[in-house]
Amino acid sequence: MTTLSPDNQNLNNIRHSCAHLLAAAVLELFPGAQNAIGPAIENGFYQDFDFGAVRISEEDLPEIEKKMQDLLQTWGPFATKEVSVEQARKDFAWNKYKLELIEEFGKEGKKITENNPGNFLDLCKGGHSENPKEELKYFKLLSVAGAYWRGSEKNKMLTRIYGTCFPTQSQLDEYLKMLEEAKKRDHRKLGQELELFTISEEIGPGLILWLPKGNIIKEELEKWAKETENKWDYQQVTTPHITKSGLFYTSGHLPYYKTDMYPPMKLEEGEEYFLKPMNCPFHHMIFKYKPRSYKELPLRLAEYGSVYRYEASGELFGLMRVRGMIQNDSHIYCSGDQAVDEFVKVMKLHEYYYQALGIKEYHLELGLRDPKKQDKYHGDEKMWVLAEKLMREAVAKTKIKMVESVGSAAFYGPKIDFIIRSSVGREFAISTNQVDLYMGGRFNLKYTDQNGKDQIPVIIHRAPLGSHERFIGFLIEHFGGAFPVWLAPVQAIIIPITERNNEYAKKVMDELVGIRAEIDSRGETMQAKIRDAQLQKVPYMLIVGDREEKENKVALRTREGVDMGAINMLEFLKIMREAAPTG
RNA sequence: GCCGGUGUAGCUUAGUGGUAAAGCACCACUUUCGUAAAGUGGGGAGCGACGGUUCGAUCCCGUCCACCGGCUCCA
Repeated sequence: MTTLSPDNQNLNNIRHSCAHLLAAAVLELFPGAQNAIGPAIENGFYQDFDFGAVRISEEDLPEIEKKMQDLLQTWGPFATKEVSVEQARKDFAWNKYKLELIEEFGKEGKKITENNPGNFLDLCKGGHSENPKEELKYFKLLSVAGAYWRGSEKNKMLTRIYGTCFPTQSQLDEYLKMLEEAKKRDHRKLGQELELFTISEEIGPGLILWLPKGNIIKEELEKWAKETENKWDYQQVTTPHITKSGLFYTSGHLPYYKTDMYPPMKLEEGEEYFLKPMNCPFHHMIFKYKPRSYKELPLRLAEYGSVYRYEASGELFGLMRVRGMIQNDSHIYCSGDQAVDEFVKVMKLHEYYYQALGIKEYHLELGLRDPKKQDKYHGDEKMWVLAEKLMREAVAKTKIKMVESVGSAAFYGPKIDFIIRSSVGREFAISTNQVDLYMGGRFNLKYTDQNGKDQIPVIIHRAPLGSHERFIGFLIEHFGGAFPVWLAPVQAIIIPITERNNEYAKKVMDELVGIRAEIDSRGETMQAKIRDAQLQKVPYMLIVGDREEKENKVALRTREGVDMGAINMLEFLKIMREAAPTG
């Protein structure tokens, strides 16, 4: 947990109190309902309810909001008092969720506290507004969703109402405006408007079709990544999309992790083939195909590898959560002594990429084992402790912020995810990295050391650009569709002012060698063509009319709407040359 | 997978128990224009799919599919 500043604490108190207000309003409007929990969250609060047989939808929110405003007028400070288990049982006899909590707290010997700011008694640990009548005024209910009681799918699904609350009207308005802005930058919306990708119902959910313009982004990104990896001493390999099932028994993914894999194809008798959900074992086979010497290490094998994962249908989300993806994957085989340095290099590579793309807000998340679910993990204790130590040591050598997350480890070792935040505030895990002390042994990988002895290599897994799908989805939102020139599907569009100028436009086009340019020779007005180019977020518009034709120039306009005046082609080509990712 | 919502031309949306409307896009013609939408005309959907109710369903009911908001999961 991050520590809260006093300001945050105050905001959380207000929001938490607002959740109580919501519960009070709902219970009055829907007498049979029972409220469960209602905490403050990053951007607001929620409150879970069991509505019994009643169904509510977002259409009910305005009425609930109104009731909240009415009740608020009668509310005073939250008077919190400690009560006995017996008293609490009596007070909440009508609410089975509160009763469950009371029993649990009783057993754990926790203090049980109740509070009542007006006409609504609730079970709550505290942390509230001192002056609800003033402080809770500026709230808004946002959405209705389902949520399992206590987060477990084995339990009943409750109805969750999300809302937010701010100390002032202007802050609330600003937040709501930000949500609107976020909608405009949504990669699914921009992906359609800019013709970047589509998903076909006939082909299947979660399977991306890259359209010509989106494919340019994908190819440019891949080209950059491969050039960079080659500079950093990686070697590119290519491996198949399918494999015999044995490979995944060796890795330990089967039979326990079968649910996320597409069902196998039964080919020859007794032989099952799987679509690969990850590239690792394929690279291991390349490591293994001949005896390896310590002199070859670190051996860095890289591939933009296609993998398929049968994600739950309700989880699919545009480009961010898909069933088929192309990963910027690599496995580094090294000695134990090299592991920390190599992992530091991997961190540096991430920093290089993110800096080049202007991604400033990111942090690491260290995924650790959940001690309550020991059966989920393979490998011995020593291995886990060492892997964690090596990764922590490497991260300490960089200055990247790290948070810890219990229960997020892979089954074969702890992992470190890069979490990046888009300009509209959404967070994504974009890259998973590991120091893997487990798979080398599983796959019987070895190299000969200086003393002629066999050693098991340490394997570092890394994917700084994640998958094309998720990374480009993120970039669409990060840039709001206005890609930097080197990634822009169309870099320049030539706009002849009248049909008279079409011939000259072609001449200009011929000079744009190596530049992704188009001519808009439609019989539209210049204004209309400019508008369309703006909406497509084309970085440069080259407007050519009689004047430019006479002077052998182009009038340059940027997508920011700035008229740069007439320049000659050499000047424009110079601008374009400076637009490389590292420039 | 689970809870709730949605599904009408390429896109955005209107609409009705009696075989569907508009804007943008597209096509044609006119216009030849100086930095974010010229004008006129035209073609295009049988209303996600399948069943049921009904004299008749895009509209009502059921099942399925897809999508959206979440939850759970996430190698």
